[in-house]
Amino acid sequence: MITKKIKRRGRPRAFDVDKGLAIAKQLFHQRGFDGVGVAELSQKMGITAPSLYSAFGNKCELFERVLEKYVEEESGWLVSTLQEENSVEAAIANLFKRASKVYTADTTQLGCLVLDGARNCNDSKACELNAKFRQATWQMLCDRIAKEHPKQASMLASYILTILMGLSAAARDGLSESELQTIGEIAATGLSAHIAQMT
Amino acid sequence: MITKKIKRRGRPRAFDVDKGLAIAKQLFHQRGFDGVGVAELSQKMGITAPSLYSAFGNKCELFERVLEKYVEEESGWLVSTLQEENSVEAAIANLFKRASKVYTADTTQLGCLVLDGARNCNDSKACELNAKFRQATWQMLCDRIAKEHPKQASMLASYILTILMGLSAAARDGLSESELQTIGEIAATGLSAHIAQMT
DNA sequence: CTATTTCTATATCGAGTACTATAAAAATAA
DNA sequence: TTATTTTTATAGTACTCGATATAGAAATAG
Repeated sequence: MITKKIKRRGRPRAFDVDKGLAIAKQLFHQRGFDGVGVAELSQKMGITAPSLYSAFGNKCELFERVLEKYVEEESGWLVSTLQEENSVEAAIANLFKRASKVYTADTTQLGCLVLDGARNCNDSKACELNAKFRQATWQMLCDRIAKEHPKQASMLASYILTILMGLSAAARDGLSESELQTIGEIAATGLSAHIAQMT
Repeated sequence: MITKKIKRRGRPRAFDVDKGLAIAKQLFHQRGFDGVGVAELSQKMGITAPSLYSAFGNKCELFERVLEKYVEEESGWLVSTLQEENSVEAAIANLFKRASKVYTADTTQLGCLVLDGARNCNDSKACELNAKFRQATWQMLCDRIAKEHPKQASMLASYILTILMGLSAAARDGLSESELQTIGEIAATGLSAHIAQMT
């Protein structure tokens, strides 16, 4: 990790940007973009509003930084699952199983920030940002599937993303990990049967 | 239909309550509970805010009336699909197919109001209302499935509702009817395979 | 040291939120 | 008509929203 050591003139910032981002991530994950205000954000981050704007620009750019941090820190299970040397069928079954665990791990931050962080959001920029991150996830799925089933990769990636959105919504509605797991198993069975029938 | 013809004293209401509800339904379906304000609601309904409050109580009660109207008018396909004399497998395959059509029929009102009308909503009463209607849908699914598979009815109903939430979210993200249909087919295949394997 | 830069806190901006007090207007009953 | 009742429209309540102008405090560079 390369840390910037270029001494800037003037008074240095007194708060830890990354810790602030962690708190913002927590809040946005809990209640979505519109659900958290700048007042609460700055208060929980231990800074004042002007400091927040000086450090992050505006609420939307802060959300973007949070999404980047979220993907960096919390999408490892997704990436590694797709990298495992399994068939697509096995990989996706694992994917749903791990999603079930991740989406219910913290009862204060249920589901997925990328999938549900800007649902019904009034800010169009935040919506587009979130959609961009969803699209990146779809692309990852697509690339992995294309190695085995290039013609159906697009469709199957959409299927998987749709299931993940369902699991995320269900988690936010209060379903347990084991319930999500069973749902994921059934959905994975469907994928396997569909692939088998197409080959 | 029984129309109240009891002449009340005083000036009669000048606007059509049901037409107003139809407009409110449209708006809530488009952008969710938080996404629409009382100002826009009353303006689009062609009345002033005091008239709205006099007729409906408050925004939350208006939302409840809208949800009731939505279920009355737009859940016929769901009820009738479950009443058809098919196996559960066939009924659910039809269910997903019809949901794909309904969720994408109007590009200005994508997905399902009951499933997504209060996602990430700040108003706890609106959230609970919406959850109550989701629960009623789950119960309908459960009752139908229990006729054939009583032990797994609860789990399978949760599976179906999760798939429907995924489809609704995907529709709101811009997927086409045919894409949703394919996703629904795969999900229905999973259900069939799961039921076959359990018996 | 001085000069410069940047952060900090206070206090607020204008716009938007759900909601309502007031009173005029309109339609009824008697 | 007159009295009563209810709906209207105007205007405004108190509050929250994202974002900032101002000025003082703090840390650097030279």
